[in-house]
Amino acid sequence: MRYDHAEIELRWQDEWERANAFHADVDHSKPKFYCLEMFPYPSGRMHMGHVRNYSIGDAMARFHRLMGKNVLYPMGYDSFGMPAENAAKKERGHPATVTDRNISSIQEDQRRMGYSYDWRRRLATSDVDYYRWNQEMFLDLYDRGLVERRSAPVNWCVDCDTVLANEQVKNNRCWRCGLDVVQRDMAQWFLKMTDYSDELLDSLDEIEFPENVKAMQRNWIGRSRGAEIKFNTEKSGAEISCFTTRPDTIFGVTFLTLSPEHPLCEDLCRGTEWEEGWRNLRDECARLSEFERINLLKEKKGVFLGQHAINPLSGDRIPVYAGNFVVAGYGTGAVMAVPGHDQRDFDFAKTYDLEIRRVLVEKPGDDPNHPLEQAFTDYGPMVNSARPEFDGLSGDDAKSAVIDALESENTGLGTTQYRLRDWLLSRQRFWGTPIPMIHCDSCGIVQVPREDLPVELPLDVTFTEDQSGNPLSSHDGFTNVTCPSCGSAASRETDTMDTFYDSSWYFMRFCDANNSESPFSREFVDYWMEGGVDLYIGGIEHAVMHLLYARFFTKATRDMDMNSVGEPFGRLVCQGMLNAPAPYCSDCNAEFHVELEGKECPTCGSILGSRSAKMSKSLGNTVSPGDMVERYGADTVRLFILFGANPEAGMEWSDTAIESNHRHILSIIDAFSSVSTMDSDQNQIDEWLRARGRANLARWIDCMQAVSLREGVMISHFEMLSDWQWYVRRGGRNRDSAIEYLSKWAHMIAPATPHIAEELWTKIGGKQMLANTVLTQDQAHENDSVTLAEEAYLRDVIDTARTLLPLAQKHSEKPINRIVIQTAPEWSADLAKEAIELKDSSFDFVREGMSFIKKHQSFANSSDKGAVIQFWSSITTGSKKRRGKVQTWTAEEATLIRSGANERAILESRSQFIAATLGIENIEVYEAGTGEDAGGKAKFAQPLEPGIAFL
RNA sequence: GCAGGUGUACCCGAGUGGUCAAAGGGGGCGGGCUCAAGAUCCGCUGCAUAGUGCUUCGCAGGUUCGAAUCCUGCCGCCUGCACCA
Repeated sequence: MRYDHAEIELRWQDEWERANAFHADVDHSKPKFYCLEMFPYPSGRMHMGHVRNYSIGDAMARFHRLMGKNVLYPMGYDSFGMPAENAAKKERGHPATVTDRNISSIQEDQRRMGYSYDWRRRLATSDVDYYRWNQEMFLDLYDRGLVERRSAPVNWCVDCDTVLANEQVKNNRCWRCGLDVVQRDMAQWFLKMTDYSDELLDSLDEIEFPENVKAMQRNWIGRSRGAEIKFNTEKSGAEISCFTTRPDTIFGVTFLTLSPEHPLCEDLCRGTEWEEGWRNLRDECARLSEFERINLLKEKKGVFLGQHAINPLSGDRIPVYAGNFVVAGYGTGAVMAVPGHDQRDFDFAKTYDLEIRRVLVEKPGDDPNHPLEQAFTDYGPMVNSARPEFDGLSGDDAKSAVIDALESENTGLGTTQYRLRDWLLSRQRFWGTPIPMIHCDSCGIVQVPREDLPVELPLDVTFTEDQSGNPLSSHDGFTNVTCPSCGSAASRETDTMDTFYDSSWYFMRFCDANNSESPFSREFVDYWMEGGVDLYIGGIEHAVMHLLYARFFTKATRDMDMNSVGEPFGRLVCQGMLNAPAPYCSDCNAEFHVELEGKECPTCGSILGSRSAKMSKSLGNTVSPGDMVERYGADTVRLFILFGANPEAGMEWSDTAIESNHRHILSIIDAFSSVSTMDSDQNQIDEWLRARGRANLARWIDCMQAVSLREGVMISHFEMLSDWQWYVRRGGRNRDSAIEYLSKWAHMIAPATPHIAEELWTKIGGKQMLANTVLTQDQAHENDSVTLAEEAYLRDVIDTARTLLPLAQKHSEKPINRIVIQTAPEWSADLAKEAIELKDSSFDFVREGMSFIKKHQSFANSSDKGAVIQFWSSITTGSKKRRGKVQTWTAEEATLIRSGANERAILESRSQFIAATLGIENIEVYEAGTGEDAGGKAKFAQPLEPGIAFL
């Protein structure tokens, strides 16, 4: 068959579309499967990373349809955001135009790949039909007290002209543009995600996320349990509250350190000789961003604030410092310093010559006065406590004893701190959901009344490159409103929402995408989302941001009675990186653009080698999906992607591999085509082919269920082919057997390569399109295992013979033209069978084996009793190095022995094939001892391992 | 520094304490078919060897009758977090 992939693929895409093959609706009579990919930002054309993502998802969606599930598989676009705004500036247009254009182009690419989306549910977050619900739910959240407007130091990106959430700052750089982030104080909108800190953390244990994602989220939430301890200053009596995770070191506190911005600093040192030092330190810190403070600060600096505080449990008088390493925003902004048991405090104490006190030892009985060379930071028994009743306590006992004491004396309490902050939601950008709020001089902040929703983005805005700031704020038609509460002139909020808000609930909208009354109906969401999205596939880069926001949003809407889900994603799969070779200089350890391939390193001048690196625009080592689809067809590209690596593993692009995958599809086509030359002749291999088809199908289903797509594809596209080739090689030519096998096979290749599957299915007479069939898995037949085992035995014998043949040739003067196969004598086959049966009944061969065999009839009847004993022990107990064969026979081999198979008959009936395969003219098969001992090989004859002689 | 992951043959990659010299693919080599090329098919791809032997799964130890697999300690790589109190 000529393989015109473009023609075939486009034709089947039309057929599917015409048949509405992928429409899915709520149907309680079927189990549901919700398969979802992280929806893309429509930046233009689809790239290979997308192809990988969607090829995985589509294969799983199609597989579960074959399994009879009701599959929801939608696609949409995360279409708000900066790039469209920047592009609009360049072309002096409107982001809406840019966005629509990009969506059409990426959607066209997706359709060309044959992905089986229910396109009726398509959504784009920048459509007012979508973002109006952002606004509705924002007001719901507001009513519930989950929205707050407050002034706070925020991360500002000058280039993007907007604030960023903490999660969006990586190494003090903007996650989008890479520019350094600066700190600003601004009034901003927050979602109180911290209300859910504990649940977000604790329920991680219940969901099937990859470990690294869970670790990142745990890390990000950063719960630490400890105590807040109140120290009062000696002179003014001011209270300094310190958070610590180590209350067990309370008696080792030798100074306190405040962050230089701490409001108490000024109170403490005002008008003293210490004031200037503090001011200098504070100003110096103010010039640094928080990131630099934390990460780039090598030198720990501190200044004495001129006052002392009192340790509430010991009464000790300790100096109070301001230190540049204390972060204002974490804990209370004040640290109790325990130089004996904290390395940072230890270093600080050394620099400023402060007391270092040991209050823990490593193990009971250690010398409490042994000096500390460095901080001892592990847990250990308390010593030198100002209140001796604490001595000897360690770890959690020590902590809770201290906390109890603090609480009963009202000088502190056990608390929990989180690293997680509230979600800073507002952005000073145009292309996002307007926050539905109004600022009124007399009434303050007022909600936009629900009947006035949606607040739409104006279309009459022209973007130009010299613009800065948010065009909304200079758009009078947008900003000028009357206050809904008092009716006087007021101004509309011009901040828009972070686009992560859009993606925090789109998976629920997909369940009910065309609802015009509400964001989604509870009934639909509860049906599709029960147990979460069944399979969610996307990149690891959203491990913290999107996946945390979405989890929060799902819990918040659950608590607003909008659903009963709680956790949005049941199983998360993070696809691995897609790599391709890039020029590389090993001396400089640097990668370069593919333009420099084979040239000299621009830095050091040595010749560049090559190394695999993440596909990226900057290295130019990308591959265009469009080109590949044009050359090989979508099916080949999909096969390459799925067979190249399991979903979570990294994968290498390889030109030769995709080429070979394409040839492989041609071979599959050939295999299906050969059915036309078949007839009604039956042959012993036919039953094998049927059995093999059943067994492969069962294994394939297991792999696919487990999202082991690589293994699945290996069975469906590779093993099925080589088994087919074995069938043909063995003389198989029966049309009915072939059709039975090929029918299964067509189904099995459909998830990965759906177009060619439909085509081949039709060619062998399939009626209903595969996209709409449910695959019934027939039970293995009773004889299957024996049928398969006999053939496996044949292959074993041939394999052994094949390795022996060249060795025999070396020993032979004349050309080899005869093979003699001597199967094991009957008595040994019988004993093997008995041994297996005994093993099944947990017989103890070591203790009872010998007496068993000596009483056995074979032993009594044998002329060579030594041989019987030797054989018996070799198959039952084995030797030191080799276990008894009864332990090592495969299930298949054991089945064959148990069935009492006649090896001689098995081989004899296939002897012509054996001879032909080995290229030998004459073949003889007989049981050892019933003919001449050709070549003296009878002694090698064991059950399933005949003696083979080449003559 | 902390956390998660990972290390298997020329390369990529499977691998549940014994059936493991280790699936599968790529690449390489040889052969059949062909006037020839391509496609396709068959085989080989640690060493030794007329079969059961030897050495190998990051390194070093250990548990076991038996370890790629389990334990301990190192080393390398990837990812995330980080003066977080």
